[in-house]
Amino acid sequence: MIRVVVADDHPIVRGGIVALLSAADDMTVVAEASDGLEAVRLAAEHAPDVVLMDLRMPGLDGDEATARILAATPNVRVVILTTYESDASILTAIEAGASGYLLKAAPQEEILAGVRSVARGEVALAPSIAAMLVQRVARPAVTLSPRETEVLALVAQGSSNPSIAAALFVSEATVKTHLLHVFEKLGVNDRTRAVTRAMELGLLGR
Amino acid sequence: MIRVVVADDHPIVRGGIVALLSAADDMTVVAEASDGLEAVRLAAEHAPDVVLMDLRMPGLDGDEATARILAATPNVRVVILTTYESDASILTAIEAGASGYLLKAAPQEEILAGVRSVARGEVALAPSIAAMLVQRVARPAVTLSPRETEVLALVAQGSSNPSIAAALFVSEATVKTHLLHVFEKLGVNDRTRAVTRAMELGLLGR
DNA sequence: TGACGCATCAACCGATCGGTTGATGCCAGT
DNA sequence: ACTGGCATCAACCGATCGGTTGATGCGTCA
Repeated sequence: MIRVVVADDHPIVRGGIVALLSAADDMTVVAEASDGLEAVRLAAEHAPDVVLMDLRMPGLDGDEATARILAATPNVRVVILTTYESDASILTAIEAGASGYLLKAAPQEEILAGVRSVARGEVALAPSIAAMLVQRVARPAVTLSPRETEVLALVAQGSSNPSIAAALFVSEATVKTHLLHVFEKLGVNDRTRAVTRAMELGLLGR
Repeated sequence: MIRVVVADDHPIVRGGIVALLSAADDMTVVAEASDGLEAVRLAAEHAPDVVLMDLRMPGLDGDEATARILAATPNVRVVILTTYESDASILTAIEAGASGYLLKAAPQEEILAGVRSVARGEVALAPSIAAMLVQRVARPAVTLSPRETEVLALVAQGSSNPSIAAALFVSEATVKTHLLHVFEKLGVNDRTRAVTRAMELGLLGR
C-alpha cells in the first residue's frame, strides 16, 4: 500500500487527485495540504511513501518544499504534478531532489503509474519532461549571472542604462558590459528581445 | 436537477470537477469534454442547463467555444472555471456571453454555489473577477489599435524601427508615431517597458 | 458638418544604445 | 600557477531611439 500526501492549492484539483489515488487498490491518501509549508509539516507527521505536490503554490513553492521535505524526511519521495512550467522551474524542482515530474494534462493511468514507479524507488518523468532533459544534457542551458539578471530585470522595467548605473552604484560602462554579455548568451541583438527571450527561457520572472 | 457538461483538457482536473458536481444532490454531469470543440458538440447533443468549462484548452479556447455554444444552443448557460488569466482573456470570455467566471482556487462550495446561481439565470463571478470588472467600469481598459499591436509585436521580437518599417511597407516615421501612441496609452517611456507592460495587460501574447 | 480615432508622413535634435577595443582585480577550481 | 567566470571600468563612434512640431486623408458616428 503506497501512502501518499497530496499537496495542491486548488481544492477542486486536489479533490480530483485524491479521488484518483483513493480509487487505486494499492494507494491511500494519508493527508492533504493546500500549500508548501503544510506539505512539509504533513510529510514529517505522516512519513508517507510519496508526496504528490504542485509546483506553484502560495507561500512556499513546490521546489523549496521538496528540498525541505527531503532534508527533514529523506525516505520520502516527492513527485511534482503540475501544468507545464518553464524549463528553469522544472530543473529547479529536479535539482531540489524530486523523484518525479508529471503533468496534469496526462492521462490518469499515467499519473498512477508514475506514483507507483517512484514508490518503487524509480524516477518518473512525463514524456515531454524527459525529452526536455535529454535535450538539456545534449545542449546545456543558458544561464545568466546574478548581476546580469539584476540588470536585465531593470531593463524590463524600462530603465535606461544611466538610471540602471545609478540604481546599482556602478558606471554605465559596467551596465553596458553586462548587457552585451546577456545579448551574447541569449543570442539577441537588443535589450527588448533580451527581455522577451529571457522570459521565454524562464530566466526572468513575469 | 441541474444538468451539466464539464469541459477541461486535464483529465485529473476534470475528474475532480465531475466528482464534486456528482456528489451534489441537485446536479448531474451528463457529459465530459476534453476540448472546446467537443464541448460545443456535447452541448448541442445534451442541451444541459450549464456548461462548466476551462478557458485555455487545445484547439478551441473556452471563449470561442462559449460563443459557439450560445449561438447553437441559446438556452445553455456557460460558466468558465479556470486558473487566473489576464484581464483581457477574462473580458473576452464574458463578452462572448459566459454567465459565470469562477476560479479553480476557490473553495468547492463556492464553485457549487456559482453553478447553482447560473442555473437560476443569475451571473456568478469569483470575487476577484467581480472586483476587476468594477474597476474596469470605473476606469476603462487600455486598448491598442491593430496596427499598434502589430508594431509592438515586432518590437518584442527585437526588430528596430527601420526593419519594422520595411516589414510593414511604411516609413520609419509611421512606425515611430505608432510607438509613441503606444507609449502614451500604456504610460511608459520606452519600447522595452511597452512590451512588458502590454504582456502584463494581456495585450500582447507571450 | 464636426469630432474623433486611425493610419500615414516629414525634419530636426539630443539622448541613448550597441559595438569595439582594450583594461584590472577577485575568486574558485584544477 | 593558470584558467575561466564574474564584476568593474574607459573612450570613441555610428546607429537608433524618443520627443517635438507639424501635416494629410479616410471612415465612423452623432
